[in-house]
Amino acid sequence: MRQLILGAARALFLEKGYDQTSLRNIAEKIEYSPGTIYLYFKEKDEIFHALHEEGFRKLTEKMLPLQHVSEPFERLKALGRVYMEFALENKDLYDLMFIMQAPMNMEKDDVWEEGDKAMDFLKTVIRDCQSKGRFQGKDVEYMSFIIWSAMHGMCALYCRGRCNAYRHESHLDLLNNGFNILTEMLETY
Amino acid sequence: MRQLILGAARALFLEKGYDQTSLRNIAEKIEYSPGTIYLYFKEKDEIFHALHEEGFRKLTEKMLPLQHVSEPFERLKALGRVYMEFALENKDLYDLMFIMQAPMNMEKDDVWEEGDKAMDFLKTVIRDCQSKGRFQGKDVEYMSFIIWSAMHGMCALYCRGRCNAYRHESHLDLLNNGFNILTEMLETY
DNA sequence: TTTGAATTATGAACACTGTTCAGTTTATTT
DNA sequence: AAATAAACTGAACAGTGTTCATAATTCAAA
Repeated sequence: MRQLILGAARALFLEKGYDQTSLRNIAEKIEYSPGTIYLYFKEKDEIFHALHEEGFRKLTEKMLPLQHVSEPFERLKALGRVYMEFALENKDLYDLMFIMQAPMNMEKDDVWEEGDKAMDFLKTVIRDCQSKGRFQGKDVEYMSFIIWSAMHGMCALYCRGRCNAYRHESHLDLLNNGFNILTEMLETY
Repeated sequence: MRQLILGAARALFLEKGYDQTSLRNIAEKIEYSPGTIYLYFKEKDEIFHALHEEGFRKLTEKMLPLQHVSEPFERLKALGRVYMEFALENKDLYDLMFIMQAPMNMEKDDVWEEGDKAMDFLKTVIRDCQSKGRFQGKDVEYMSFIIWSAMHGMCALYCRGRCNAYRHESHLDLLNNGFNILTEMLETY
């Protein structure tokens, strides 16, 4: 039953967005009454949370093959590409994971298990880069934060339509070239 | 009257957020009926737009003194600091300007006049850096995009509570050190 | 001063939202 | 077949953005 609800919710969230999807829409889609959903989820946010987790599983899965890229900096670049691809291919899921306000009831930190995995992956890559002589003496926390921020910045501006500030450009071009400059900057750092 | 409404809306938006503020709240605050607001604003989004513009005016004002920083790269760094300060000091206004989904009805591009001013400022600084030998041969569009993205990324992660992914850190520390690394990276680029 | 048009404001009503819960139906166990 | 447990319903509540016929106010012309 939970899976049935999640399936419908996922379809609707990713089609019309979280806010534009009502519980009645979801209930209608699975041909149950609104009340039923509340037997399996305490509130709308809980459905959000479940999909949030699912998103992170999907992302970490996409990252798995990267472990076989032996050269650390190449792995870092590949990680960036994967992250960007994920955002482009799953715009609304990305939005849900990294932008939306909705829940983030941090008191339950078990929610972050999957998220932490992704974070750890990034930090490990950076440490591996350091052991090969890159980013010497830089704090891994701050280093990972600015790299994540740069990637997220591009993806977030894209997801929320702020790339329109660059009127004449193709947004994909913008992201690709932005990413290239970032990697060049990291290379010469 | 428009000013009266905007005043109340600004206060409520910045206090409880856009979504958590209803037209009835605004109407109540100015002691008018809900319907009255619709005589001066076509819809809730139009109030949003007005505040959006106001936000950009506030930001560009904050940027004005920077024109007196003669060294281009120093000016670029100062611009970054100003941008970050603005985001920290006006969290909800920043959110409204750069993150919120709400309107962005781009068909009316006159909305962007103030936004373009800020964008132009960034691009000009970058060009000035280039004329002093920095960022040689780099496209200003892409260069400005990745710099904006990096700054926005940090601010957006902060605004939307994703800095919590770094559990033990102070968020301010995170932003400051992230910014420092970014400027160092730009310096050695 | 009175009239009448133009402006401004109202607040009930509409269709929607997330959420609750008394009551009904269905399934399982005794 | 009866009793219990589980699943589900749908009306109801309080809230939302928005509309609109009605009413109150303003103000210039007669």
